[in-house]
Amino acid sequence: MSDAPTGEMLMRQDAEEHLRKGIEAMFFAYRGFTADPDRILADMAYGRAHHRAVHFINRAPGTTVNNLLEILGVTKQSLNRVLRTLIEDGLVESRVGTADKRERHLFLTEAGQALEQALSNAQRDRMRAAYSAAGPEAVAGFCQVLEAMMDHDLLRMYRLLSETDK
Amino acid sequence: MSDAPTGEMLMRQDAEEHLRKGIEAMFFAYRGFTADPDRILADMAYGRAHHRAVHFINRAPGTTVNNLLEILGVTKQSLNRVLRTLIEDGLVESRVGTADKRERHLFLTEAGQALEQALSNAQRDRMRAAYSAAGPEAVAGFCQVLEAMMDHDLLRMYRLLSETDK
DNA sequence: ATTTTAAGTCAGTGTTGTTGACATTACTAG
DNA sequence: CTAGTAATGTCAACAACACTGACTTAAAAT
Repeated sequence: MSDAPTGEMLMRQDAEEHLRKGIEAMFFAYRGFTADPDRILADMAYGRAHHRAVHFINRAPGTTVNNLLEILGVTKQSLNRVLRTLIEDGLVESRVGTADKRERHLFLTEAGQALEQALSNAQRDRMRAAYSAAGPEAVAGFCQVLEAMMDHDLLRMYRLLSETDK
Repeated sequence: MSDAPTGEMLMRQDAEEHLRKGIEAMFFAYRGFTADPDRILADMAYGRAHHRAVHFINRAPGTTVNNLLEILGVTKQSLNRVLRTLIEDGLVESRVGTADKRERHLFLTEAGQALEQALSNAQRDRMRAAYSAAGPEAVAGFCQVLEAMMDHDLLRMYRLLSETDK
């Protein structure tokens, strides 16, 4: 019934194995990626959603709610719950737009910046260690593959974010 | 007050920017990574947790509950809820251990294998596209950095999984 | 003047995680 | 053999974070 595997079949098998390894690597690595900030957030009344909001407000100060909604890819009800607590706790400031008064522009307060720093320092420390362990060529490949994995519109947003800071 | 930036300072700034890009790339790419299986699961009464369970049972057939708990990194109560529905729905079979009768060995039924195939095909298609877009050297770097990001014990598990299938 | 847009809110629901407590069964060590 | 420990499963309660759907307010656009 089954013939001996051809060279091409073996190559394909190898490629499938690489895919599977990559999938599992993503799973385990993402756990590490979020572990350190999660530990900091666990003590407070905040979670990963707060981290993401604070990160992108810091990244693009003055961004509007709609903008943030697109970046985060959640519903406005979901974001609003997070945003409300951050504003109540004095970590985020919401200013009425000048050009368009319907819009709210979001900024981190000093306390908000302090939290953002604490969270991203923890995350960056791990990232820095991984980068220096793997070396610069590996890092380039890492980013290339990640970009290729993104949905089209998310890739657009990712690139837009990088462009804005010259 | 502030002196002109030295060459070293500029290099550091550049490195920090790379870190930030990598962090955001992980965020956006992980969304793409889970998007396709999530779409399939949305129609059923299942979620991402079911996908993970099914994936690793397929990966290591006959694995025990404790084993799976370690791999997934959740509480037994959390896993049990997922596992119970999968067993009730006839996707997973739980066999009493022969050597140690306290243990339950987990297997996918034919229906379970069908679901696993559907989910991992969707995920692998995206991965395959990303791999061929980025090229083999990029893929090697991708995996290197991901491994360097993992927690020590997760890296051990990741490597153990790859070894078992020769 | 009507429609659309940006933002916020209320209520309900579902998945996935957590603690803590407890029961059953079976292996292990004394 | 008995006591302790280990593997599994379960009940209850709770929290974070996502969703849908419906609705309001204010301001901009047509």
